[in-house]
Amino acid sequence: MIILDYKDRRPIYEQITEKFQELIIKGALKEDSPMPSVRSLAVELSINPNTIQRAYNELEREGWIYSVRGKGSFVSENTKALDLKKDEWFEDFELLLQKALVLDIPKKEITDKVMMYYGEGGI
Amino acid sequence: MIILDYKDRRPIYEQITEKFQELIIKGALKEDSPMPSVRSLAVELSINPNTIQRAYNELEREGWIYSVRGKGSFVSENTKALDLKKDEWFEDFELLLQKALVLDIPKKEITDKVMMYYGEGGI
Amino acid sequence: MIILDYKDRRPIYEQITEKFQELIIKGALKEDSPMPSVRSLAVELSINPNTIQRAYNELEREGWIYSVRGKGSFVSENTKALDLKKDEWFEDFELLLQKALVLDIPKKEITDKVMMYYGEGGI
Amino acid sequence: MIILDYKDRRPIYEQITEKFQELIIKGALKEDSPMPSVRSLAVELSINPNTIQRAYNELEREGWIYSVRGKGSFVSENTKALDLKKDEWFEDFELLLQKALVLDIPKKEITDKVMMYYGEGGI
DNA sequence: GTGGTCTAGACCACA
DNA sequence: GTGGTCTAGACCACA
Repeated sequence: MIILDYKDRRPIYEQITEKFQELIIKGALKEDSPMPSVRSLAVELSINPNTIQRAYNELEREGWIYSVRGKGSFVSENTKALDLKKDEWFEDFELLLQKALVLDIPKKEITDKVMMYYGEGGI
Repeated sequence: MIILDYKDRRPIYEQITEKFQELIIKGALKEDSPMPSVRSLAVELSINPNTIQRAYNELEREGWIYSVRGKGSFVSENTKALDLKKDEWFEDFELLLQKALVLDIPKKEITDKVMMYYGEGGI
Repeated sequence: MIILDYKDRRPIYEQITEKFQELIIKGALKEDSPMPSVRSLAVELSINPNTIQRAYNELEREGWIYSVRGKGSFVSENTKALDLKKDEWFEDFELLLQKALVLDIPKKEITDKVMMYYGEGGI
Repeated sequence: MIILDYKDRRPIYEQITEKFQELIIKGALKEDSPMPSVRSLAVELSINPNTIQRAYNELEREGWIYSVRGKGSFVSENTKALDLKKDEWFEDFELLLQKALVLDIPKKEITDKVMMYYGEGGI
């Protein structure tokens, strides 16, 4: 379910948070369903429980999950966290568009790329 | 000419390389014109010469500048380096588009943003 | 009668004690009336009887209820417990007022908030 | 400057973040002035550097300080973080006022306490 | 068993 | 030297 990439420059805890965000967004993990326990996931991924703990802390802080001491961690209602994530996306996109202007990349190359990913028609 | 932002998360040497790339792309620094000396720039920015050296090494490695022993560093013909930079840009853009699909961001919101930066008409 | 909030950061047993204190203060549970049995409440709330037991122990320790071996737990005369609770409240309030001074929060904003909750006139 | 209270129920890292927030709010630590290094503070307080690190991470996340790799941590412009802190204060205060209504604490006792801390006149 | 905190100590990127 | 990440392992509160 979760595969770590040690060659990735991003820290492991960040790879884990991202992966879970994706699973929640895609609906693979539904509201109030239990997250794997810190310890079991640590064993499964062969990494230290502290690293999982840190990832879960991040997810909780951003509103993706909630933790119940003695019971485990569970998926939250995710609309707020998702909105935050989308806002971040647009910030990143604007930075990239500024760079595109500096690099003099033609508009058409950009919109073509968008069409490649989204298809010509539709929304 | 160059302003460092210590609050920026990126390392100083990276801020410097980026800034010079921008100056070269914009034509502010022309082919074969001399780069500021490592020492003078270190003094000007009040930072460690090692950090400037690292930035210059990076720029040379990517083909933006070339160094002549005993004379200093000079701006290269920049087409190759610029192409590399554009390739990198498209890699970043593709990663972002993948994320957009996951986040279910509508195509229209993306193209609208592009229009905001590039204008409706033209290229 | 009692609804647990697993997303609440406070432990379950504390939510339960608080809720019973509230019911006793409001007069919903009168002096010498029986508390629900540990087992029945555990079943009703679908939680571990240990957790209920811990909450009842807490309530007994603070003088809200008393237990009779073989018969169950009953609501005490609650004046002492209520006074303790009020003392705690004022301790919390003083801590908050100290913080308010540090944060430089204007007196008027505080008294306005009090009026919002208590109304302008009266006691 | 910083005294830890091991009898305090709050974790050490939280005591540290609170203390620094206070020092920044009071102006004892001014914008862009350096924070003690993670290691030196760990030695001074005889605790593990990881615990300091965690406190500094919190402070950075909330906008009180910014960290520059290889240089150290520095105090940020603190208006945003302060506003957040005030918002939190009012949330706590509203919770307390709700409890006050349940406990039937007279309005006068509350406003009297406010006067004790703020004085009768002024703002 | 489950999450939360903390210590001791290592290694890395960066200045 | 400075912050950032991670491991190994301990102990606590809680269910």
